[in-house]
Amino acid sequence: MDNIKNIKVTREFESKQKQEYLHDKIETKWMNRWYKDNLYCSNDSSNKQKYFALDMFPYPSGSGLHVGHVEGYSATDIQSRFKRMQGLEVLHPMGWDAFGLPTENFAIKSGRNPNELTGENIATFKSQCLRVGLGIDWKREINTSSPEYYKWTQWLFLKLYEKGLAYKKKSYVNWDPIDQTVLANEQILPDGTAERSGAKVVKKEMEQWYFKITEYSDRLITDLDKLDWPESTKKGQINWIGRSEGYQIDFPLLADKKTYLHIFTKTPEMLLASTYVVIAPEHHLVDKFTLKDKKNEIDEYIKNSLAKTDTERMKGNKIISGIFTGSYVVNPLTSEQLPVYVSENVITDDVNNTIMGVPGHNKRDFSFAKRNNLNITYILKPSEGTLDTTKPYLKNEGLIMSSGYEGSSIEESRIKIIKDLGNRIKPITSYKLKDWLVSRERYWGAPIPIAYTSDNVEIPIPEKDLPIILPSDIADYRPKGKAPLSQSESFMQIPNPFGSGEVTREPKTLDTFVDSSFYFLRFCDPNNNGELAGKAKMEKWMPVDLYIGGAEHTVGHLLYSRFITKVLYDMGYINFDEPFKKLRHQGIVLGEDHRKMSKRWGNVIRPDQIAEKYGADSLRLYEMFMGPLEQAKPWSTDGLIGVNRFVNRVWKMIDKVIVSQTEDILIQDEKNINSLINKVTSHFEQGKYNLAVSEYMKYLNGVEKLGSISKDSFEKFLLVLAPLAPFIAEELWERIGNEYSIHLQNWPSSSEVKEETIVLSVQINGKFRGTLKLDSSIDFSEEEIIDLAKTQQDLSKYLHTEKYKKIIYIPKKVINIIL
RNA sequence: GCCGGGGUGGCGGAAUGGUAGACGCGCACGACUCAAAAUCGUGUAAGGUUACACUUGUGGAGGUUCAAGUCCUCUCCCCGGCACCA
Repeated sequence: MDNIKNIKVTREFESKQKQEYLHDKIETKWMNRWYKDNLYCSNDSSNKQKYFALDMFPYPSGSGLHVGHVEGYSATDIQSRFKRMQGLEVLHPMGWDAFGLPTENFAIKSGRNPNELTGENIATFKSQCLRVGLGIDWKREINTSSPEYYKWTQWLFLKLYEKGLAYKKKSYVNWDPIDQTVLANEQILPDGTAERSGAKVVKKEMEQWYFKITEYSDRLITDLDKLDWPESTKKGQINWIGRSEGYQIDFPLLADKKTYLHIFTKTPEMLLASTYVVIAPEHHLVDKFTLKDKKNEIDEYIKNSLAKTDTERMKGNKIISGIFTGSYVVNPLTSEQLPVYVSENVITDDVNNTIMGVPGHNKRDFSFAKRNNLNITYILKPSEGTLDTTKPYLKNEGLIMSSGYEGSSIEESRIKIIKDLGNRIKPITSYKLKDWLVSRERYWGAPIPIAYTSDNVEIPIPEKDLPIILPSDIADYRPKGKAPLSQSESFMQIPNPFGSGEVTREPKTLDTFVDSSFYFLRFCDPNNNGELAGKAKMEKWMPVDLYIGGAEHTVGHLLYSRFITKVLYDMGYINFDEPFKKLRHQGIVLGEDHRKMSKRWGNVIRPDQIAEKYGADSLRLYEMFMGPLEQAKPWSTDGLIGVNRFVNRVWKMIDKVIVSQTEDILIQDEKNINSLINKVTSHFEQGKYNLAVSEYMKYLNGVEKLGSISKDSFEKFLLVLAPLAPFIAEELWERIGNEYSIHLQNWPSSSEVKEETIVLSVQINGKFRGTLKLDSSIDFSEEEIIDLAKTQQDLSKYLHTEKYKKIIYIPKKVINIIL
């Protein structure tokens, strides 16, 4: 290597003046040019294989793009650029999930118009996306708060309504009695008071719109098999849907023998051990079950329970509270009378839910029974040893002790009990999933396309009258006991589209999850005025090949989008029934102090400021280098500076490009670049961007060791670097005399890198004691390997005996000699 | 409480069951400089040694295996979600 320092070298680019790396100038130049040239716009009529890379589109908040956004968006951007270079037709769009509560809250606080605020925020977000070098097809930009978009949100509602999948029912909502408004869970402080007014929040029963997602429960479970999604996300959805096979058993009220409580159980034999039943405070029969002398006490208890958030009620699970209603139901198997309790720890929206208390064989029921001095019955005893009656018997084995079933096993007794109950028991499948509540008592959302006659008959607004424009003549977005839209006279009263007279509009708006449950379809044909999107275009681009976004959407957006896709499939609008083929989550980027980034901690990193100071290439490389995409990782400015050093060294690589290398160097140079191409290709395919960055670094270290690089290798290096660091790659590509744009070039091919030597690990008694270098072209036998290992100088001191108990030889890996 | 995911140097992290700590940061020393910054070079898990040798080591306790960060059981700790935030 030293010899090359002494020979005169001709540099390829010596004539050009050495120039300083001015990231800001370079990046601004290319950013503008790419945008002007529509470089990243996709062609609907291309014959190439398609690739749809999608980000969870951002909510354009006032605080601008977050480094967390940049992390996920960089990952899809890298993949898009990589696939484009591999010859695919790539769709990588961006849009704005623009309706929502924070903007509305800010509008109330500042007295400004949400529409205006949203426009400003979108402008900021877009310029930030451009600044960090995202290769987006901006001709497809969409905004869920624009009438052109929400026309289709409303259309979707009508389609579900037509199919009977949208319906109204009463449900409990969080109510602020001072502000006279419905509250989101996040607007309630941990102590149960409203964030804004300080009022004690209560539950209020109101009419709400729902989508019948429960009708799709089974398909939403089984179709997960088709998807390349993280196992944890699939599990999350399965648990959320919560399918379980069991039995419904009806318990008649003792007083009238006509009113029934329906209990669900997977273990009907536990009827033998049941000593009480519990209903939720929301249960629709609470009043009927409450006796007069208990009324005050129960009413007070229910009032307190409903003032608590569900999370609070669940947290209280250690101390289980409950009150006796005074009524009894009859156990249909034993004819015993069981007291009916109300407990806030029964969490459910389902007005029918009833729990059968089995204190002898359930931990929670045991403590509930102890607290309320209820009977504790044991019906099972261990097959060996004695029963300990100071605690519940929880094992799932043993013998039944109850009369009529004595000595039988759990399984035997279950079969007999089901038979004995006859038509008083029926097998049912229960689900935890509830229907999707889609109406909101808010202004900043898509109006629901329904009106009512004076007789309160629902009138769906005809499709031709869409979009129903969100009125702008609202003085105060704050609801005063009614949804904000009801303040607009011109909005509320319209002529009956199907007859004479006037009808009154539904003043509620749609949950923003409805907006985002089909936006990926709109990206396929974003300017279509006649349809949500053309069938052929949707079927060309969908399903999404790579979807990246946070794991917090597991049981929300991701489930809703799958549901809506299936509904549209069933109606024949599309020929696919799953929207996202491959899904990956990005982990959150924590602050430098390892805490969640927040104004409160003053640890927020702004990506545009980083791009300004260090360059977007450094920002992107650093965010990818921090660690695996899916993991939560803390920000480190020192780490960023390290990556920035790497970028500066890349800039200087151009000085090392020489016309002719010595044979030795050339061979090594080619070997290195081929190995880099292979590794980066494989890392990109597996989404291991952190490892790709480390390979670039290793390669650069190698170039600096060699002292030179051929023009060919340098070009290839720039090509594999381009997806991660698009600006510097484009600039250097131009400087070495190549044609614009590097991002439209082919991914470099590589020849297989052959290793001349195989390094075998030599272990003695399982401990590593050295290595054995073998010529890879020779096929050694096991005996020869053992001989070679034995004769290694540095191993002689461990091999003091000629006798081995055993030798394990794994070709190309290890030889382990057991003495 | 229920569900899901994690614990590897001073730090971020790497490791198809086969040499733990790649790559980067930080730190130390050296070169350049009047000096500093920047840059470049060398070293860097802990204990041990002038240096080697050697020993220990992936939250903790067991287990499977010739071989465990990796597989199994139990346990402790941290993070995320829990239906009107998006």
